[in-house]
Amino acid sequence: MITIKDVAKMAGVASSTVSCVLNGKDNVSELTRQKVLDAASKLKYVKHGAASELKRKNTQTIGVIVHDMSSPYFSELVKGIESVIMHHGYDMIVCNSLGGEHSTASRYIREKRIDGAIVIAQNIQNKLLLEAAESGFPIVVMDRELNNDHIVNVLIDDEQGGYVATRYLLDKGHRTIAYINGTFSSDCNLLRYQGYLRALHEAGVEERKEWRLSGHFTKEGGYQAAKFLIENELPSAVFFASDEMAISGLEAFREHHISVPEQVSVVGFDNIHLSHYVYPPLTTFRQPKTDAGQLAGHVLIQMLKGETVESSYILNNQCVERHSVRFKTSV
Amino acid sequence: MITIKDVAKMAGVASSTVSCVLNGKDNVSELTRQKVLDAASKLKYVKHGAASELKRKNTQTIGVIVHDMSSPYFSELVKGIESVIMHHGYDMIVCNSLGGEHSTASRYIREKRIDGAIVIAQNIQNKLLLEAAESGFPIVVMDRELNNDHIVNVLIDDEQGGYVATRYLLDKGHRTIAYINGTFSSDCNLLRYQGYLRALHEAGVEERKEWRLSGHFTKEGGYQAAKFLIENELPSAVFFASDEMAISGLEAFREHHISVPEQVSVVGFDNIHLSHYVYPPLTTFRQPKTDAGQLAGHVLIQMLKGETVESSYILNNQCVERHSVRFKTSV
DNA sequence: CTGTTAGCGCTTTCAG
DNA sequence: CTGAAAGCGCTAACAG
Repeated sequence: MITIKDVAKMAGVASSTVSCVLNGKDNVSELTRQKVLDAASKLKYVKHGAASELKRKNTQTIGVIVHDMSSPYFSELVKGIESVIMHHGYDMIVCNSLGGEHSTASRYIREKRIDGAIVIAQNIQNKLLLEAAESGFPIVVMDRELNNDHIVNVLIDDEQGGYVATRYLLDKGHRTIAYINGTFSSDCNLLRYQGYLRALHEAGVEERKEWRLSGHFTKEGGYQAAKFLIENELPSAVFFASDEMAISGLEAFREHHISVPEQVSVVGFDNIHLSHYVYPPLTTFRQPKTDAGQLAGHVLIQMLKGETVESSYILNNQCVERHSVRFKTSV
Repeated sequence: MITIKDVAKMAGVASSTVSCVLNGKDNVSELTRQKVLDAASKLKYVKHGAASELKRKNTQTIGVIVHDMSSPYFSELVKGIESVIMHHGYDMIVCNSLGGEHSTASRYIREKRIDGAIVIAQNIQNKLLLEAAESGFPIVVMDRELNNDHIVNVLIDDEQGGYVATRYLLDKGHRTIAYINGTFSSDCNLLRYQGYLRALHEAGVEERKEWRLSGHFTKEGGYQAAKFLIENELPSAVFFASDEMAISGLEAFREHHISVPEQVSVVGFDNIHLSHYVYPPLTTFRQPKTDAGQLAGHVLIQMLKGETVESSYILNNQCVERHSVRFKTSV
């Protein structure tokens, strides 16, 4: 392995001088600089990352912790993060939190192999985050509410999302609106449900327990929920807590010859790519993921620089109007 | 910061003993072991990654280098890789090659911040890979052919893909078959085209230059290509080099009231999620991505262990038959 | 079974 | 403007 010493020897200078040159310090004469650079390139010198880190105490890289890389949710977010991180001269790596305590993600956080983290991974324990953040390691959390001096939240407001989705349906004249849950235990599902409730109450509409069904955020779940509705009583509209569920709900309706939106209106949530292509094109609610990613990146960089930031940032969802909802004139 | 020395002091032993305990060496008495463990947990000791790496000369992590994290192609591949990497006790991080020379990926490879790499990123130069591999750094390349002692290829055979797709159409009785290119410069496009040619020749069918159109692997490109065919002369079948192009091609046909597969048969390539949902459901060719990812992981691990491996592994594509092709009886 | 010792490769004062 | 020297935190011989 070629080290800084080899370069120094070849250039006829001290290793410290080489270090200065390579790190762009200005206290080196142009002549020496050239000698060093020549030697380095001749020897194909590359610095050893770990050694430099050990000394410097930072890695110039930030970690994005995700729990499922293949989710489309993640990929949009990451695009936003990436653009600002790179722009500020930091590197970015993404780590999987699969395996919890023993995951790559935990290790990278614990062992300070990164300078800061952006986490979107429910299966990472608060405890780990809290402990890591204590020691001046900034973290931006995007999948839960969690605060301390070194942790800030960048969230998309699911309660607001549930509210506007329901409100949208209400404004179109619907009064019997079913809500198809995602996973019960997930925060975002719960919040959307609360938004749903708030909109209902505000409009003076009673919630009907039998119209709160579970769809587990899966295709199968969405299908079953729709089928249940069909076999019992059909509401005038149904709000699926995710597009994926909504799309298979649509399938169930079609199979049972119930036309959307004529007989039942449907809205989804997420605005996944597919929702544009199904029949009828699905009206849904878009989360500003790229924006959220960019914001998260910015905030983390600011924290890294020691600037003060808010402890929480909340973004709103936007309606993407397509053709799965009809205006219901009162009978 | 809590170091190994602090733990040693508290436990009343030497720091080397602490190191042994923490690294699971067996030459420590149970009593000392306990004392050390207690002290470590009391002090919330965590090892400093960089220091350990510096000494040990390896990181126990392998890097997956991709050029676009949001591509669905990548996400399936990565799932395969991940499962075997984790299984063997290595960590996995994914790095973006955006920015070429200055990308996170290049840095991680050059500075040996990872023990080996799996690359699927056309914008990483061969030179970088070749140089890194020289110094006993194993690399599995999945997006090109590139070999040396420490680089092996795991590829999906695009030539075979182009061949079977064309052959499929030929077997269904089609004799006039257009080929819609992806990006001209990309290997996979070229190879698919060569496969197309081979199948044609084998069947004694002449290639017609005007039926080789460029679609750039984009939606827009697919649409334009289809439109061009419509406005000039319609072949009996068209082979789009990607599903994305094929799907917008389908759109173009629909808009011009040309029914698929009655008037023209269509096949795509990739088997993306969407292709199942469009109308008519698209017949396409599936690349065994998860398998390829797993294989790549295995091979890399073997190389890391110093075992000998083949220099190249090639996987085949499989037909996913749906409804966009009809059997053409000769007139 | 335990402790001493000698670095890994790099950066950074601090004198020359 | 340049170089010598002192470690960063950890590991791996090697003695005791």
